[in-house]
Amino acid sequence: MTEDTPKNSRAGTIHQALRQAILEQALAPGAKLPEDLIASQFGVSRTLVREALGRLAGEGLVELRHNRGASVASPSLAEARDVFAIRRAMELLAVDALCGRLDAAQEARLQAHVDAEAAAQPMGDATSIRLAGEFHLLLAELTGNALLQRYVAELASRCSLILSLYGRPHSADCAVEEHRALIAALRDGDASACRALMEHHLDAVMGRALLPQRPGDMREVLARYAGTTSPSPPRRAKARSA
Amino acid sequence: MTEDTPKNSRAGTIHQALRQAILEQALAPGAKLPEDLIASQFGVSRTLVREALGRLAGEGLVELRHNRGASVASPSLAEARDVFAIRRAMELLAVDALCGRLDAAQEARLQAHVDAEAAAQPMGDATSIRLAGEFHLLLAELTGNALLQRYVAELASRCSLILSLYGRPHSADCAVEEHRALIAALRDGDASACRALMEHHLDAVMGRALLPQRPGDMREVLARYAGTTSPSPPRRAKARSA
DNA sequence: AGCCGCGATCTTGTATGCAATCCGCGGTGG
DNA sequence: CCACCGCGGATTGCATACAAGATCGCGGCT
Repeated sequence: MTEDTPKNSRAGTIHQALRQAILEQALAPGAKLPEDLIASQFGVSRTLVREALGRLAGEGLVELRHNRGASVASPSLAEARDVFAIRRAMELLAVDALCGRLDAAQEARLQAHVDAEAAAQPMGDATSIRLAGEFHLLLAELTGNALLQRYVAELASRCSLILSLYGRPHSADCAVEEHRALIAALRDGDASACRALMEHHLDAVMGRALLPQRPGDMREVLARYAGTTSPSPPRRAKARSA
Repeated sequence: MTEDTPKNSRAGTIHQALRQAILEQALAPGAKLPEDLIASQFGVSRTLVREALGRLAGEGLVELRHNRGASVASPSLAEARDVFAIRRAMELLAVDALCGRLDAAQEARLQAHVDAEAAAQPMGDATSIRLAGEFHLLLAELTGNALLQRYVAELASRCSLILSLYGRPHSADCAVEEHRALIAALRDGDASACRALMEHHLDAVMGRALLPQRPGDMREVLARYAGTTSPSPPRRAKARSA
């Protein structure tokens, strides 16, 4: 039907498991992902793990360094900006496609979803965040554009990862109310309202992430100091200045 | 630097070689891609071929059917529409990012490229088509958004494949003049002109592809007849009409 | 005492082998 | 004559085996 993940159950299983682990921060950005260990954990050979890691690398969730193995990606701020910019364009494409074209069944699915979000709100845990993200996936799905769905999924995943790196702890992510408002605008066919709502919504998320220079961004910081510093590249930078 | 193809030379080599072969229609859509044969041709083992095919599948250039091997993708018209819609959004994002922000060096690179296109025009062969496509890649690159660059590359590839399936033979692809006009608009910072030019440009390509119902689209046709036909699914469609 | 170079160990990259699955063909029965 | 069935060849899926490269710690040198 679609064209991505579930190729054959085995590699797909590992792929999805690792993906979820990364998105839930069970595997922190930068964490090493040794093939052997994963393979034994899943009871398969390295071959399948390798395939799964390759796909995750294709989605930008893991980094593959030659002869040095895989690790959970830790996107730079520049990459974050890139991802957000594209995500915005894709999600606007989705709302444009949907605006004024929601049939009853589609609207019902959206409503049901935000209801679920609202219900999960008090639990406050990862479920809430996941549902908020899946709302956007649902929008993409409703366009009927399978490729758009794939891209939005990929971009949303990367956004999740980015927020886990740079986001404020308080990321209650997407406000349920904003989702409801968007559904209303889609139903009413108010194109400019749709776009404005979606942009505002995404900007809120993005702003939460990109403003702060959290401790731990190191790579960005060091990059700006590099090239002018010590003659021999400092290998043992413990770099924990206040 | 970027984040895609050239991981390690070997698998990347095969990947690019197959990609080019597909885009040049040396390998026609639907063509079977046996691992063994490719492996022996490149002098490597099936492992690497498999990796390359996997990546190509991720880009939508080949289809992987479980236990049935890989073949060059032959996108349906619905997929074609999806791809075009997304490509348009991405390329508009690119021109928006570039409009009025071209520095001299960037403009020079663009000019040099279209000059090369013009020079290759009389040769009329695959080079011309390739250069026309690469103009769009160059635009994406100039935005400095690596992810956008990757996506545009992927989408342009798929467009190429689609045109090879559904396009009219005469596809002299992108007119050099349209490229020149776009550069001018970018330099002048005329945002709406930029968008209009790009949209017109892409619509021209898209229109060339999607209007005709060429013989050979079969899948689309059969899809509409399926579900009401024979009780046992007809297995022996040899389907090689002139 | 600190630094550099070197070997041991672990990890990854690639090839190969084996079992499972699918496709095509010939045989058989209606 | 046509449709169904079963078998052989070919091809994929996966695991394992082997080799190259990287990481880390230790001993020698300054």
